[in-house]
Amino acid sequence: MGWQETHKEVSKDRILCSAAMLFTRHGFEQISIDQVMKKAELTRGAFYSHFRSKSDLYAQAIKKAAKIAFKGKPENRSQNIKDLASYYLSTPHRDDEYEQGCPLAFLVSDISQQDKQVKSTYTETFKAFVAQAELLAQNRESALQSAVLMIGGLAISRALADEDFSNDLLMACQAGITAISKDES
Amino acid sequence: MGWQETHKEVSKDRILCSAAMLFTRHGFEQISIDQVMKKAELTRGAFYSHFRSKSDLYAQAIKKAAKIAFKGKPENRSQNIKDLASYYLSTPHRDDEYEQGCPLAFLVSDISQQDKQVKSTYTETFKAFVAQAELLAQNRESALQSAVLMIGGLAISRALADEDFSNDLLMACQAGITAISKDES
DNA sequence: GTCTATAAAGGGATAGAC
DNA sequence: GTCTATCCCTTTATAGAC
Repeated sequence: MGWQETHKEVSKDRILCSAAMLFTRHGFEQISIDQVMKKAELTRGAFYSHFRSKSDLYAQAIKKAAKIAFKGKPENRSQNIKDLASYYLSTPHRDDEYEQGCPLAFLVSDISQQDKQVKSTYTETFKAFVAQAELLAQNRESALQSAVLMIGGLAISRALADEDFSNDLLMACQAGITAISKDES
Repeated sequence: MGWQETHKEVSKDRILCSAAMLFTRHGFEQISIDQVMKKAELTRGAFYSHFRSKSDLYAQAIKKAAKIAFKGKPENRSQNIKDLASYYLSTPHRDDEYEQGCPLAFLVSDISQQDKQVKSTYTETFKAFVAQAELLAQNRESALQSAVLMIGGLAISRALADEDFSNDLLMACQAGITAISKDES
């Protein structure tokens, strides 16, 4: 087992990678199954051999997107939360120039409109994010606050039409995380 | 002028109020023009006498939603940012039990997928929110941080399937805002 | 498992009567 | 300005051949 993936597993993974990228970038409703399958170089009909519904795909795609986004670059394996924040709250991340943006920020208000399976996946992913922050922060509370400043700050920055203002917001969130981490002396 | 609105203005306002509520609650793609018009007690055909497109309606509805949400209750006209935060980061607001939820939080990642007109309206609204926070906070930077903790915190709390955890998050954000406000002494 | 073809439903936008 | 009716397109999901 595991020495080689079956054909089916390869196909499913291709669909998931395609969906992770497209959903994160454009949202659930904007992306059709057809688009996902085209990017995965398959046709519509093959979809339902792998997933029960589009919503089922969404839940699994979020998990996949998070896995790819968090694996990240070496820079992301930060020793301190300040480095993590400057990687996360950056203009390339906001402008979707990373290979895979963070679904926690890109999809946050999309998720609240979805079914419980999707929300549960998001919740799991968010908890993992907070746990990672907790290793670098003083305590659980400042880890939660830092997570909100990162995810919320990035999400809002992506909705703003004023680039200078958006940049200011990203910097203020970074400063906030630094301040929170120093609070407890 | 202004002693009485024309019939057209009344109809348009009814459509806007309907759209503000439905879009904020369910998002742009989930709501059809038909649903908006039904709630406004009109029919589909009348829609295009008031708006050029669904997207045009969205931009105007966001502004309307913000106006209604910020008018708010007396409690919302807070003397300090701590009171504002406890009103904003509350379980009734998260659970959409206010008359009108705040579109800045409910729609944040929806907006980043929309056209420039919609983003500009969101930007304007967010700037007004920050300006309000700035009156109560120490300075511009802590106003930005507090705004992110409120809007981001509420948005994330709405995406979580674990209610206890969601409650913890709301409380942590309130504590963060209090801490930031006390920082500068 | 993957393909083509199609069913079945919904939604944005327009036309024309009143 | 508001109504009914309709065009036209997209989308999810299924059926059946290979």
